Amino acid sequence: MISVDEQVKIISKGAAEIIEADELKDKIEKCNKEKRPMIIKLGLDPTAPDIHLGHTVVLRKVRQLQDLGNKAVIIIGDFTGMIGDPTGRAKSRKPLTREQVLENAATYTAQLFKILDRDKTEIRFNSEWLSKLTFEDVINLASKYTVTRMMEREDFKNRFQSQQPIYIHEFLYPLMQGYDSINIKADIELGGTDQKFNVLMGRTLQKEYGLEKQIAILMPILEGLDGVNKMSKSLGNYIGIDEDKNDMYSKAMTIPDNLIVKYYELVTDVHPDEIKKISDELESGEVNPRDIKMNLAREIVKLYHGEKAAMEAEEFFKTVFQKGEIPDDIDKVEVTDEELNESNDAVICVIRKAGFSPSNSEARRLIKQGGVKINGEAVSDSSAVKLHSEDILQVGKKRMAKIIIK
RNA sequence: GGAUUGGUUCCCGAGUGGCUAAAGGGGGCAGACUGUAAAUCUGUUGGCUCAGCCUUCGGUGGUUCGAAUCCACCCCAAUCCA
Repeated sequence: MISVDEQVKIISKGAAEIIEADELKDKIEKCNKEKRPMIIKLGLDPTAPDIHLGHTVVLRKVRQLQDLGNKAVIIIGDFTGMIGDPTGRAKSRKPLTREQVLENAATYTAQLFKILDRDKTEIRFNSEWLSKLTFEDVINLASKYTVTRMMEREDFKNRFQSQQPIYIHEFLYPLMQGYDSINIKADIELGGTDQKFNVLMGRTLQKEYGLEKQIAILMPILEGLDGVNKMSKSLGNYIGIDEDKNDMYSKAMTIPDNLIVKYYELVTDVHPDEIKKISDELESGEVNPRDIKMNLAREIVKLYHGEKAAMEAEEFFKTVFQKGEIPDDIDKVEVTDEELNESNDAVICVIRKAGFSPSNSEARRLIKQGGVKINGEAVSDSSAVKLHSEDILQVGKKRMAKIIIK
């Protein structure tokens, strides 16, 4: 049995903040005495069904807690999702249908178990209890918190100051999330630091309803590939855990140098001592950060595709991007003779067909700027180009495909 | 309900009758340089059958040879008053 102090140490590792750290120890001891696992709550938004590395920061922490014998309760925020969170101005997000929510949840859970321990995980939908609340219940819930305190939240405060709309029901979201904690009797709630307000709401409400307060464990937010914004699907700066090994590897190579250590800490299993060493090496300037990043990329691919795939992805990367060669197994674009003849410009036709440009105008622009290559040759006059089957089309540095004429 | 301000292209934001597909910045994309990093420089950033044409400035209708710009009504937001 791992000692309580040791457990606290493991749980605290990597966390940005624990509220209250002192209570954590008591909680563990209490659960030990009662011979029950702690209930670890994690809420997930059903709108974005693809799990990326950003999510894994928190998910991996859940896994650690599971490995210490605790039980995870994943709450899919389907109730919220169906109402449609209007964050971000007048364009209220279109509400998801029941079917969409269920569909998303299915994809979600399938991916979830790449990280979590299935046997120690329970998946719940919060519509289960939230949809049953009466208006009276809601009023009662709403009376537990004040508008003034609500306005302390960064998000609301900013919107209020910049004269942007805040809807009443947006005030209800934190309350609902807090109510989830009451319902499942959470001992610990996990979340990113951006969830601080919501997670703390759980504590406040639990107390109001005469329950023991949950511990908030807040994990750092992982910046995406751009190095600035939080990793998110909508910003396109993410690495999805279901992604192809080559994409995963090459995407990992584009993270800014200053995030290398953070990525090691938050999304890999590399031992802290090892990370310390890497960090020192980087600082000393003895090693090319690129090589360290390649190691990082390999570690990441390894987690989701295995050791062998990681090596293959590295080979692919070296071939394509370091040597500038074209690999054998690239995507194919199929076009028919007919399609080529019908279009005014065969090159543009193929670019469109490959999905490398959303419009002919943009394709034309790409050609004009020298961003389009056929068999490694930049296209300057697309009308002069004669395409053959097996020709290689490249757009920019990253997009390439083999043309198959049928 | 009343008064006031505002709604512009991916975002912010200029534009108040023709020179406006619409300044400037951000972001994106492409090129150079590189380590597919960062920084920097250059170009580009509505669509099309592309030296031309078509569609955009909250919505609808109107004035005008001509409207993002003027008028009417409507919708949305913010501020103050109730």
